[in-house]
Amino acid sequence: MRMSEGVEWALHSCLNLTWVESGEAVTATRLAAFYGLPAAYLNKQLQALARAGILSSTSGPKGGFRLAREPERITLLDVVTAIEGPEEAFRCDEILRRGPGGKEGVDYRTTCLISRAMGAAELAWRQELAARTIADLKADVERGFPHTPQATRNRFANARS
Amino acid sequence: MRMSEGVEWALHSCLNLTWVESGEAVTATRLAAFYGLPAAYLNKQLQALARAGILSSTSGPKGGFRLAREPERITLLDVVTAIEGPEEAFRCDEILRRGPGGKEGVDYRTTCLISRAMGAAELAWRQELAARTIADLKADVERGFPHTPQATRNRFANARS
DNA sequence: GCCAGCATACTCGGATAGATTATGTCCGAGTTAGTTTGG
DNA sequence: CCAAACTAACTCGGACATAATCTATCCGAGTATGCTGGC
Repeated sequence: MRMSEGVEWALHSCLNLTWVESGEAVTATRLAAFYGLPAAYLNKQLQALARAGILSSTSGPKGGFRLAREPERITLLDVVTAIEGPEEAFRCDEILRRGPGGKEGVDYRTTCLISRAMGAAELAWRQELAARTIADLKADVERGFPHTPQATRNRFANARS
Repeated sequence: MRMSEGVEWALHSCLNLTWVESGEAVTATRLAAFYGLPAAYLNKQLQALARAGILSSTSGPKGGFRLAREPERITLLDVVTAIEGPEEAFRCDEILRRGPGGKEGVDYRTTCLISRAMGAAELAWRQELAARTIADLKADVERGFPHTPQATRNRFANARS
């Protein structure tokens, strides 16, 4: 049960995008250069964010990615779901059906108490993620590290590769 | 981020083991036959549970697996950790170190606010899992399906392959 | 009849292949900016 | 001088290899059982 490392990249990239001049797009190459990541693979993750409606993409010169909506309306769960997909980590294969007294028309994902308990735990996880937005993180970072916004803009301006 | 299906098998097997006569060991083959699972692969999962101290194993004739301690002292988190390993789903690779202002001696797993937020969500998940024991599930199942304990014993007695 | 020794069958345990998913890379379709050319 | 069309470079987007992990299988080490033979 390992989460794709693309989640970490996507979250940092979204956060960085909150600090660029409004309306300016940033290319996948520059976002990747920020942390020394493989550009083509980060591009793949950003595509997933664009498909999920979190980012908007523009082709051609002066193209790139930008946030598709306000950071207040982007939760951590949105980003995780965009990268990892919507299916749950614990998938109930309904093995009870093959046990004694297993019926055919029963949905064991809701009947099996093991499935229910695992689902409840996963729901708690999702609720925690849904309660925090990119804007929350942005505010927390700016409180703890006031120079970060300017440093981010500078790096994007200088590393113009 | 998909969890191994061995977790589902392990949880059901632990629950079934609470219903066998006390002191009697059940072989991996019979536990597998219960749901039509591949015996050798289930054996592998049960080995992991034994290494984690959840089950105790006995070789030779009349050998097999049994619970190593009372069901009240086995949490869902214990089982999940035994199968999936102790590492977290979201692993912070500390990519901030390669960004602007990245220091060498800093532990970004505790400094990076993204890592902290993801860790908090995962903690909520773990707390939910740690709060439920195999004994809880056993009691809930017996309340909702009173015939299950006897049906389980019967199946173990009959399917003597 | 009783006990010690032994052969036997059975179980776990780890080492070994195959399948699926995640990771990483590459090139083409589309688009915008800048340039050029004609009026 | 201005405008329109064209060229060219740049970007995303998805198709294509590679690596890691999960899934599945097999055979050997060890052990308790039941039998055999002797006392």
